[in-house]
Amino acid sequence: MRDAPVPVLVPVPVDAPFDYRWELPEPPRPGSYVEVPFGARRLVGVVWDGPPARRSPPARLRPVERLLDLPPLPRPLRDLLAETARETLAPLGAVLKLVLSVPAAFAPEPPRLGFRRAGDATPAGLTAARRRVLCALEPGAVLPAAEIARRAGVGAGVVRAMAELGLLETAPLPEREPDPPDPARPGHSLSPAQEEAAARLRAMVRAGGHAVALLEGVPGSGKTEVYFEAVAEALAAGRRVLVLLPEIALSAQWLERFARRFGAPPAVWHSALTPARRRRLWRRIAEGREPVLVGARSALFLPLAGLGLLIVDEEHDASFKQDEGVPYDARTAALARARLEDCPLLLVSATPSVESAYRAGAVAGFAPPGERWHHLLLPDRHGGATLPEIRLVDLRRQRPPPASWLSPPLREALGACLEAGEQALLFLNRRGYAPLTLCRACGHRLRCPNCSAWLVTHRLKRRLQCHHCGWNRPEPEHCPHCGTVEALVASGPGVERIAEEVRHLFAGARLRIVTSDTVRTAAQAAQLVEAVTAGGIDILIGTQILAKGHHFPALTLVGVVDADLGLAGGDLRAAERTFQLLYQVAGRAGREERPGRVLIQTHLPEHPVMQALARGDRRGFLESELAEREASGMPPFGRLAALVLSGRDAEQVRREARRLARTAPRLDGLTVLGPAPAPLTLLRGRYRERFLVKAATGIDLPASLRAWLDGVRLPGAVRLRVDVDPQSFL
DNA sequence: AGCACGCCGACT
DNA sequence: GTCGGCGTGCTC
Repeated sequence: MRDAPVPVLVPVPVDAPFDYRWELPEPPRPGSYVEVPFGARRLVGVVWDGPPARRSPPARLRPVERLLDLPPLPRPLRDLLAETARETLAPLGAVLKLVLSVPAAFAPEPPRLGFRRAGDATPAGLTAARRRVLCALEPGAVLPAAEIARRAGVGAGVVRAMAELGLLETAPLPEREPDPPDPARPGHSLSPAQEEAAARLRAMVRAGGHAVALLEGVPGSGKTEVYFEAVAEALAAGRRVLVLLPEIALSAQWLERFARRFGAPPAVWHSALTPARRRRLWRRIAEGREPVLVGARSALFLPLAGLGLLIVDEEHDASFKQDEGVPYDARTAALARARLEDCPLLLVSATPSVESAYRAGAVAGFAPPGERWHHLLLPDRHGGATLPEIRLVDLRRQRPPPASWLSPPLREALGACLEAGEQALLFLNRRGYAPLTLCRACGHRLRCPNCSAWLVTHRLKRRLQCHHCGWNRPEPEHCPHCGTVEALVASGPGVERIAEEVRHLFAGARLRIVTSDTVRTAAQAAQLVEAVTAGGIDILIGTQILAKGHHFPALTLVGVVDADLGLAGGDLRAAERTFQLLYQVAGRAGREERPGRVLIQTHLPEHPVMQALARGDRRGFLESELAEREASGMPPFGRLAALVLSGRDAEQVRREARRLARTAPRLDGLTVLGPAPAPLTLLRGRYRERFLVKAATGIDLPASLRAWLDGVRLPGAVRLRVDVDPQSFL
């Protein structure tokens, strides 16, 4: 094996591995992490499968410099990378980056230092604070500085000063292995329906091998407790478990429930990890030292070996689709990973995606092709809570007074709710004060200079802001177009404006605006939940971040200010999204013994989405939605891809788009629509032209796209983005 | 992705 | 005359 060429995949956006000379004593193994010279850089890559490409004469090959001391990247993950590259049209090396997302994990470990007592004696004449520090440290014990300060109830400065005086000395911190989650602890007591679902999941995990199940249950039906039993089964068998959740659902509440069931927290992977923790956790995962990993989308590509169960909770959530970089869908990729790992996949949701409901055979009249999925339904709320009554308010008949947005019935319900000492939630999926500001004198509308979008007024920040690129400016005093003073008027509502209206209506009510502007960190989210639970808030006014995951026991009224917002525009999934979002919001009401009420304000009460919501008829909605998609050959009865050309010169982009159109494939079952100006024609200063490609079942859409685009050469100023199975059509 | 190499404007 | 802008091209 010495001096033989080996293929090494490196994390750069190139489509194939590079060949290197192997002159290390150990034989090369596919999956091994290695350090290689690459141009002027040194990179960590992965020894790849298959023969070397032999594109360079052997004499020109550069040597692999170092073999890293880690278990190799498992075969199923290598296959997943290849499949993801093939399906998304992303270069294989770019997909590898999803695994090697923590380059620091390969650098030598920075020593973790703490302090211990410099001697056994306690010298006389110490201040009380310093004596407490010594008391907090048993002789010989080494603790991190922050921990010492916490135990002694002193500031970090005291500890530092004592170290400088020689009363404490630095020492490496002992590695202590945290207690693993314990599957043998008694589980939650389950209702008969929950127990039946849990038994089926346990059986699926015990059987091993690849299988897929969709666990569907109304909000509050105890889905999490049910799938914890499947987790316990996998852990008891010595297998590892990966749970994917939307970032927002990775809340303290979920982690507490897990810790209560298993006596220890799981490893958690999310965007807010500090670099040091991220590095440590990546290594622990690669070394096989974490039995359970919970994470957002990106956790799917972590090298957790020996999976016995993969779970995607809130499976319908749009955040599983990555829109930057490699445009993968974690739900689809999870299905591939479970197949390649030969392990069960469990999808969980109160409002499954149309695709998953179809694949699970959960919709009457539609028999899906291919692999048989299990479908488990939890019909009732746990513990006797009832689903809230949902009422539509027809805004054409029940008009709010001028320049206000809450209709008489909603105002009345709010008043009654406050009087009863209960909590209410007003939902409006629009941040800021007003979505549009215009000049009364000349009609000018304030627009973003970089995007085809209005500027949103944020009264709390006194700024106008573009929600697409982040551009912002102070609120102007006069019209930037005609200069008239005090002629600018806010048009339409955002959550801040609803709060203003509520403040006028109910002067004493304690309000809280909840958006991504006001709740940015996990600590802020926890603080919010605590304030609501403690009864310190009467009315929550917020966007979709309020729709998911949280459990507010005393919340009995949900008011949807404008249910029609998401239905505008030509998005394939507009109806599905709106149904899911409003259903989830409605589920916030009446989660304990007090019944909940939901009022949905709409101009379209006869719309199928509104009708299905009012009747609580998820099945009926899925049936009509699937019938429509089948008739038009849309997913899941066909596949779509979006191609977006963008550049700073609008005419050049249009020209290149027309040129690309001339080479479009002509193939039965493949339709190329466009080019046409993309929705949001101008985004972040770039003009965009879009193609939509529609493929009938049986067509290999990625392969057709590859064949089309392989020969295409674009000028550097024009970029092409390909999104196979797009979730958003913006 | 980086990083180098390569051709045109404002500075010692 | 050079320092430096970022446009194209390569990395085994």
